[in-house]
Amino acid sequence: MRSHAGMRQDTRAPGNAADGDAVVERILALMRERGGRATSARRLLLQALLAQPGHCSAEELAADIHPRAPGMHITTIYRNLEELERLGVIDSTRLGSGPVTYHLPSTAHGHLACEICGSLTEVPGDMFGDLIKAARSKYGFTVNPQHFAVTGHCAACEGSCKPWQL
Amino acid sequence: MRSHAGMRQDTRAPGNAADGDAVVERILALMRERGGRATSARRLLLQALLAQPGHCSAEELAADIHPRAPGMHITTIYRNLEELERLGVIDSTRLGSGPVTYHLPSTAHGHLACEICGSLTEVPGDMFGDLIKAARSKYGFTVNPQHFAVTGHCAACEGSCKPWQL
DNA sequence: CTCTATGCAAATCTTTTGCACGAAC
DNA sequence: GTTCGTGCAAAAGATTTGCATAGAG
Repeated sequence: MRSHAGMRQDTRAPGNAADGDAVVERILALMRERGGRATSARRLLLQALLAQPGHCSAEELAADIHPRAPGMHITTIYRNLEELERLGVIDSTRLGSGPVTYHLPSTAHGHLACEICGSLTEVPGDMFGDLIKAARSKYGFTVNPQHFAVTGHCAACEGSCKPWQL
Repeated sequence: MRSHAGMRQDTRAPGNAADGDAVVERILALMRERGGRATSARRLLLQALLAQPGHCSAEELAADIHPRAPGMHITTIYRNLEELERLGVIDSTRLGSGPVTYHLPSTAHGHLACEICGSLTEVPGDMFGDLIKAARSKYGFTVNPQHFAVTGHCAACEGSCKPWQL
């Protein structure tokens, strides 16, 4: 029961290399404006992030980068992921019991996370419209429309329900 | 940035000791039906869980139990929390970067989790009604109405927004 | 008496931190 | 040249596992 159990159903467009490089440079430029520096480690990490179809952990990114840059250490990845999240370039999510996963906020979406099999289904953000409005008007809370998850049972696992209620 | 930063705004009724004991015995009876055994460790853990106003980590439960049972080890707590979750008696949530927190599913509710300060606001489950309907009809997904979280910025942290969008 | 649950120690996994060196500006 | 980023080692926190034994049924 250790591994990242679920199949991943992600829907982000892959995007071609040329586009990706432009985006990488744009993000690096942003970091430079903030007093940061455009290092090759950051370039590599951003490329890996853009190449990834969906959610990925720090470890998965490291594995992806390793062939191209064996010297790049996981510590550097963690530090840069943290920085990128602070800048709003990526979002992070804790799904189930595995490690934190990171992803580009691409299009607004939510996640339906199955408690039984661990599968993750992305759904369009507009499903959450009413919720977002209610949260703001009643609680002054601004929902991040690019990233949220609700848990339950996916269609396949329906039937193996929780047997008891307090 | 290590600690469980946020204030906790929980709304569960405390419940008196007599009620609590009855519930404890009911849960133990359920475990016995399943081939499990009613041990004093489990009794202690359930009492601590019921006494808790809201979410709490394994470590917090251990601290709560310790005065009454110094010998009870954190391992036992983890193992029983796992078992109780499997039975549907409790739910677990990963909030922010802290440890997993557990809670009784009491009344249906969702969480508004602030990405900035880590605070957690409980909101009534009926705010999620439309979402639940849409998830079922469009994706065959049954949302667990007793436990979900969306992230964003609470009223207090609004203004320190993410400055950039891809 | 049998089988489950516990205590204990140790391992594991994920993430963070301190420090010296190398690289970007 | 100054400041920021990286590699490395090591720490830290949270959780899990193996095994012998105590305890419930």
